[in-house]
Amino acid sequence: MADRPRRRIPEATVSRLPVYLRLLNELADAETHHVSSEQLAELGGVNAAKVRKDLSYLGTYGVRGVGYEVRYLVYQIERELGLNHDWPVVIVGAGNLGQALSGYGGFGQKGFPVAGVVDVDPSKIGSVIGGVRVRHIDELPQIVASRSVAIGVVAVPATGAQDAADRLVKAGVTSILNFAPAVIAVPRGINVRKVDLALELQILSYREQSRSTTLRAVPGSGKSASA
Amino acid sequence: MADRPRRRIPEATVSRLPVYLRLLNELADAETHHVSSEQLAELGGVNAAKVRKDLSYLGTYGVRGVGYEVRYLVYQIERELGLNHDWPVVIVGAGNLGQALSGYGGFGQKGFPVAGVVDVDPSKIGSVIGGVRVRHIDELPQIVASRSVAIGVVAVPATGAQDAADRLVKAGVTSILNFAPAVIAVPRGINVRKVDLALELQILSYREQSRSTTLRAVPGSGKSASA
DNA sequence: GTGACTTCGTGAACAGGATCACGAGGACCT
DNA sequence: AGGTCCTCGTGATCCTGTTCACGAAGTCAC
Repeated sequence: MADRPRRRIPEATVSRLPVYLRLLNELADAETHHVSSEQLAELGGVNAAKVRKDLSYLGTYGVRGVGYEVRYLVYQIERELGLNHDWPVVIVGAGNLGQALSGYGGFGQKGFPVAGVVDVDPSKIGSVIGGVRVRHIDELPQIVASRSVAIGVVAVPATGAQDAADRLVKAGVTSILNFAPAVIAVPRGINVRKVDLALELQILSYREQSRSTTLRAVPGSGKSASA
Repeated sequence: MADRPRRRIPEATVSRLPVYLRLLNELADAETHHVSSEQLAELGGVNAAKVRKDLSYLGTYGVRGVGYEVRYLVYQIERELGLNHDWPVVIVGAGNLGQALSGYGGFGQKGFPVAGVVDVDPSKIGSVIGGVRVRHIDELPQIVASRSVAIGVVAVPATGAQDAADRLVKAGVTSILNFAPAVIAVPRGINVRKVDLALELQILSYREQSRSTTLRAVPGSGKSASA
C-alpha cells in the first residue's frame, strides 16, 4: 500500500482492466503463476505495448525478464477497480430485461449483489425473481439507504428512463447503468454508462452494409481497404 | 442517388448515428419537421459542432439558416446504416439472456427479426420463447443459409463463447454480437461487437472507488473509509 | 432587392490514445 | 562473475477524434 499508484488512469485503460482481470483469473485457475505482457496481449487480442502501458498505470508490478505475477496483479487490479468489496445494485424495472438481470445470478458472484428490484407496475410487485422480491419504486430511497447502494440499473422502456434515472439520483445513487434506448440527463458528478443493444446491432448493420457495397463497388479486383 | 456520400465514416461517428436516428424518429413522431444541430446536440447530450461534422459525412443535407429536415435525415441515416431492409439474427444460447433477447420483441420492430434460437442443451430444444422455437445448434448452418442471416448473437456462458463463435462463422455469419464475458477470436473480416455487463459495472465501480478516495483525500471530510 | 439574422460545413488547433522502438533491469547458465 | 537472453517501462511518434472559429449560404422582413 505504500507505493501510491500514479493517479488519473486514462478512460481507455480503465475499460480494459476488467478484461485483463478476467484473463488473469483464468490463468490463476489454471495454476499459472507468471505471465508476460506478450501472452496477456495474445489472450486479450490487443497490443503487448498497450498491455504494459495499461498495467504501468497501476504501479511497477512487472519483473523484467519474467513478466507479471498473476495473483499479485489480480489483487492490484481488484484494488484499483474497487472490487475488494461488494457494490450492491438496485434494478429499476422488472420487465423482460430486469428479470433476466436479476435472475442471472452472476452479478452476485462478481461482487454486485442485487439489493433490490423495483417497478411501477402493481401487477409485478411481490413476485420473486432471482431470489429477490419486486418492490414498489417508491421504496427506492429505503433500499438505497439501508444497503448503501451506489449503483442503479435502469431496465425500463425508453419512455420511463429519465424518470427512473431521476428517482435513482434522488434516492442517492451516484452511478447508473442505463439499458434503456434513450439518452438520460443527470446532474454533474453522477456516472452513467449506457448499454444499448439496438445500437450495437445497428453498428453491425453498417459494417455489413459497407461490406456489401465495397464488394459491389470493386469488381473482382484486389483493391481492398483491409478493414 | 447520384450524390455519393464521402466514404470512410469514422468509427466514432458510426456509433453516434444510431443515437441521432432515434432522436430524429422521436422528433418525427412529434411532427417536428426541421431541427438544428444545436437542438440535436442538446437532445443527444453532445457538442453541436460534432453533430454537424458527423452528419456532414453522410452528405450535405443541411440547409443553412434552417437546419436539417427531420424525415429526410432519417431516411439518409437509415440508408447509410443499412437499415432500409431487415437483418435477421440468430441467437446462440437459450439461457437466461437468450430468452430475454428473444422474448424482448423490440428487435423485430427495429429491423432485426430473430430468425432462430439454438442451444446445445437437449432439454431446451423445442421450447418456444418469443414465438421462436429453440432448435439444436447443429441446425445453425441451415438457419443461416435459409434466411440469409448475417448477424449472430452469442448468449452463452463464457466457456462456450469461442465454440459458439466458431460455429457461427462456419455457418456463414459475418458479424457477431458477443454477450459472453470472454474475448473471442475470429477470422479476419468478421465483425465483432462486445456487450459486457460485468465490465460496465466494474467501470462504474472504479469511478465510485476513485470518487470516495478523492473525498477521503480532502482534509476535513467527516466520513471515514468504510472498506 | 437589401440587409439582418440564422445555421451549416469545414479548416485548424487541440487532446487523448495507440503504436513503436529502445534502454534498463533482472534471471539464468556456464 | 560474466555473458546472454528475456521482458518491462516509457519517451517519441503517429493517428483518431474533439472542439473551436469563421466564412458561406440560405431565410425572412420590409
